[in-house]
Amino acid sequence: MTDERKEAILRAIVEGYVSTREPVGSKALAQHHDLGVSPATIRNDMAALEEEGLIAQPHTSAGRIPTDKGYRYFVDMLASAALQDSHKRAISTFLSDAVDLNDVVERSVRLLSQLTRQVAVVQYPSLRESAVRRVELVRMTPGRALVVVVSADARVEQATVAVPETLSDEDFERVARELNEEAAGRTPAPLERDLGAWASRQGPDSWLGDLGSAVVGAARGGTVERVVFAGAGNLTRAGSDLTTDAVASVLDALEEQVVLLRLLHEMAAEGPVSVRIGSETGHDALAGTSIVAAGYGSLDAPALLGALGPTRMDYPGTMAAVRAVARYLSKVVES
Amino acid sequence: MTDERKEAILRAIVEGYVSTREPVGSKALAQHHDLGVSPATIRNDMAALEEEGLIAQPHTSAGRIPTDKGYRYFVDMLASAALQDSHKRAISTFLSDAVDLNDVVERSVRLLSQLTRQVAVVQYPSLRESAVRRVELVRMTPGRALVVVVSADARVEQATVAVPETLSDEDFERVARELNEEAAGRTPAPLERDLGAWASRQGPDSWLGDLGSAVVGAARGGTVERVVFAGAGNLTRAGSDLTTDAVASVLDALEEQVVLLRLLHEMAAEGPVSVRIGSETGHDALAGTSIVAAGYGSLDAPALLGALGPTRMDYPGTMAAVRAVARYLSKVVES
DNA sequence: CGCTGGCACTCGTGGACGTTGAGTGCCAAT
DNA sequence: ATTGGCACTCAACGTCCACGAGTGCCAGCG
Repeated sequence: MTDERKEAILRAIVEGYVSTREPVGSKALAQHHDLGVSPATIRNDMAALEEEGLIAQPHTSAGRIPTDKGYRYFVDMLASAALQDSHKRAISTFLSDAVDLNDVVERSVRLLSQLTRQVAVVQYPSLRESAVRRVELVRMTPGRALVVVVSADARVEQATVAVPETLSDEDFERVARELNEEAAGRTPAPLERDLGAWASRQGPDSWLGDLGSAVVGAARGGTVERVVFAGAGNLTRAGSDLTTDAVASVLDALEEQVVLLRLLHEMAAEGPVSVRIGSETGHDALAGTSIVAAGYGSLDAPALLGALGPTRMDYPGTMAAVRAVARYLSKVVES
Repeated sequence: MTDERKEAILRAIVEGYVSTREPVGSKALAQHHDLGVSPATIRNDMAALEEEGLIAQPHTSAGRIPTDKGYRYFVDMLASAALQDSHKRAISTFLSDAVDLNDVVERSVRLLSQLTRQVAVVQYPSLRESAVRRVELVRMTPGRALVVVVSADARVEQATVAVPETLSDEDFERVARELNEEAAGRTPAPLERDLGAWASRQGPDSWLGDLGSAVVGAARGGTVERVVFAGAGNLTRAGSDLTTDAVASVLDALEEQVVLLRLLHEMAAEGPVSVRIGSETGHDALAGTSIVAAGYGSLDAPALLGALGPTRMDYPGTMAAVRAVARYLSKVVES
């Protein structure tokens, strides 16, 4: 496109439509954004923009509204908006006194939904491989034991394993002690090797093998990937232009997780803040909605967080809020 | 009211309105529900029902629709509907292969939302007080330790406590050992007393007191009360007659938990299946919606589960589904 | 006394129709 | 390349009217 004025016009159309929800016409445009040209000139440019598929008119004799492609162009030419001060304060106060990971995630998603006035989604941090700190073995019933693995990054994972009912408590204690000596300080990869060797050294008892795998599994992360969301009410609140059916399918998608997770994975690779607009999401259920997402946590395996709302959203503001919360959350999680 | 025919008329109005979403008039009523009387008679009865506040007309020349009070009367005179066979099958297959408590709750809420086509809510089972099985203390950083409490019923709770940075590792180990001896096998009540005594016996170090409270707290349940929901999409799906604003405030209430939890607590005392209709919920945010709830788990301290939807809902069916899932879930949780 | 048929009345719904005004595209003039 | 002018389009809005579903009331009947 590369035309100074046409870009300004597109920007004005996007901003106008986002804030008023009304198609914007050449006249109003000329009046409120002193572009130094007459409505007629603007009309010419608008015709060109429409030709390029960046804007469209809902019906003849109406103003123009941005297409998905138009929003995309707008987002791409966006420099970056500063986050409001009040928001900055909100972030620190909101997240500062969280007590554990669950709490952090919960607070983050609430906060983000309030800042953006959209549905916020936060993916649980991808669990890093980390060394085992301690393994606890507790016999719950004669045939069943609980194994608790505490990892170096303060995660606590649990699993249950079958135990031969005939095993004496002394032997059980001995196994627990040895297991701990074997596992402490190891990361999952060597752990898997060493526990295998250890199990076979002990004899052909299959339960020791199961026990080993349980420990390795717990060390590897255990919990499945998932994302939590908040602010679902924002989808239907006045100002949203989604139909009730659209809202329903978005809510379904949020609950189903799998669609959303895949989408977030795709977006992870796309730089600091990634935006998917309308059809770009590639899912019918998300037609009419956009997602703004950013990674947080470790750079090599980031988890994502983002905001989801109607395509007609305040992209600059949403992007700023998402970026800010992601940045802050990184600090909290990394430490 | 106590009038055979008037009750039949009320029932017919409720059923008609629920299934068609249209106000029902005297004529259609006389035709489809052979009551053996003419429309004129029905009109007289309807006038009486309106007088009693059980039905109302949206506007002068329209049929009647039930009021909240009318639904209430209808629900109260309901015998009980049998659950469809297909639903019974769904319940067993859906819940049979759940692996842990989280999984059970997750599956239940999904299942219930599908059976009822409403928003399903399931409260996490109230955690019974049980003895401490083992306490693990792991020093994560010089100033911070992770305490993991394993209870006799195989729950694993965790918390973090501050540790004096100057404390030597030997002393830390000693504290951990003593704490374990002190706590093992105790239920929360004596535990609280004994740990208090133990802490002051050790000296005026405040961190030992904090540590003790952390252990007691973890033993008591630790996790806060919460309810999960599913099927939010059903609120907005075609057929619901809630305004978008109403949907928004319901979704907010669901996320806020506190309102919902209080309501569920109130309903716990009201027999096997409890129903709150419209304004009966006592919360403006839930105007226009009804809740059908039932307790599950231990009889003395049941957790609740239920379905939430527009007042114009299929009460017999919803009540049957809620009751059935509650019953089945009780079996799973109790075992 | 309860039930019924008849009748006048109300009022929301939906279609037809004209008006208004915002907005456009095009073109000739600068 | 930009602009003012002009004819044209079309959704939105209001009015009007006919329709019909549904009601309340009343007099008559078993």
